[in-house]
Amino acid sequence: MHCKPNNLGIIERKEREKAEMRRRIVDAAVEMIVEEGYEKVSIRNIADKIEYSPATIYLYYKDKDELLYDVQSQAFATLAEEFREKINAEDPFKRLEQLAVAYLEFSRQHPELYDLMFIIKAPMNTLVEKEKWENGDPSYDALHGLMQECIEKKVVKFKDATIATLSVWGFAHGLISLHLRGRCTKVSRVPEEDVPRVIATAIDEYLEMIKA
Amino acid sequence: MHCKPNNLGIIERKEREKAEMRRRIVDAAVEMIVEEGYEKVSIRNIADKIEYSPATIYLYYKDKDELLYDVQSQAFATLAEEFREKINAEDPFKRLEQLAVAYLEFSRQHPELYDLMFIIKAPMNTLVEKEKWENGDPSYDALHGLMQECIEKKVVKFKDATIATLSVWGFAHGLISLHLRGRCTKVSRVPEEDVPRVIATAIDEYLEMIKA
DNA sequence: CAAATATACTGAACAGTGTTTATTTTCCAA
DNA sequence: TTGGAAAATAAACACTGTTCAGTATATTTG
Repeated sequence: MHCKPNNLGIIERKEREKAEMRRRIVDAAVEMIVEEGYEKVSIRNIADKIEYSPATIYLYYKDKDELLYDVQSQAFATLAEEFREKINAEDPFKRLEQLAVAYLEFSRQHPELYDLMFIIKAPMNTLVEKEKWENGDPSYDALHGLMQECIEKKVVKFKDATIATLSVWGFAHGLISLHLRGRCTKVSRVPEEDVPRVIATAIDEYLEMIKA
Repeated sequence: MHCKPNNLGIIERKEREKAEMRRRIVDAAVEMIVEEGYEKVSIRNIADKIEYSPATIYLYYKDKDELLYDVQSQAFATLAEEFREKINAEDPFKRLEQLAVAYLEFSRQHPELYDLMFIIKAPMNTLVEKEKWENGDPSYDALHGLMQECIEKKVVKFKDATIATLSVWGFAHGLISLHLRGRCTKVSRVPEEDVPRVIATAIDEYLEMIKA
């Protein structure tokens, strides 16, 4: 039979401890993904790192995908921080340029996190039992709001904010992910070491092109 | 000691049989990837399908990545075929539009192959001991040549063919891969069923935008 | 405080993966 | 027919995610 503890302080502490444990697990996973790469992140390795048995992790996450969803959430938090720091112009178009630079820089500084956020399938499997992608939504909404403002002030050529948002995001993501997954490498006429600069230039040119 | 067979017909047959075996392996893998998805493709499953032991596959491929590289090659062959069928206009810009439509359609009809060609890491690991990505190069070159022609005839705004190529490819790939990896789904203001149409529209608008 | 119970944790196993090695089977040449 | 090379494999290794029976630790109740 279910027996609730009388003392409410204890049940609160239990919840706090549960949250702390989840945090320990996610922190360990983030650290591993950043320092050793996504492929090294296994349930057993995480368990070793936090000094628990692998089975224990399944008391806090129903599967690895759900754990990775929380890691992704953490990654989006650091991206949001970057955005807050680096997007501060008055002019909406200038803010769009700042956003593009910050996004590109983030992908360079945290390629493995970028992968988890925008490429790897696993964390999105948990979305089937959610109605929204809470992790990505704030960033998407930020860009959407910015594009809407750009459209209203007629500083871009777009008419529809959704198409504008997906276009800008897609353009940057396309180049970044092709590079990240090695598709720009060893292709004719693109010297390996030039790729990053070409990507930056392409994004610059694109932003010039959509300018009204 | 090494003993070459005197009869040259036999050594030829051996090579033919070796090639046939590699073809059987790749065909089985392609079939599995198309019918059951990339995740179902394992050495053991392939071995079962062609009725050989798993270890036998390692007599023809040094590892799974090398095998997947050949599967990728097969996928690029079918894409090239699509291109040959659907790109036939005189006007280079019209050809560019035809290419974009064919590329987008391919990604819809063969999402798992698209994944292997442009997103999945594995097959690219074999590139470390190659000097060129022979699989992707012809398609890349086709687009590069087309962009160069468009620039020469001044039907696009681009100045540099490499940046033009990466921009067009990146734009399409960005939208397609975000969609394929579930990043457009369950994001604010983008109704699930509208995504494909929005992507097509965005590509159309982009092509209009780069038109000189 | 002691007994009963609920919670937290883990060892061991299951089913799967890519890959290697020693062994056996098949094939060809002398 | 026999010696030896070539081809195929069974079995193992080291991993993976995940589950479950059993143990240890708290907490509540008599």
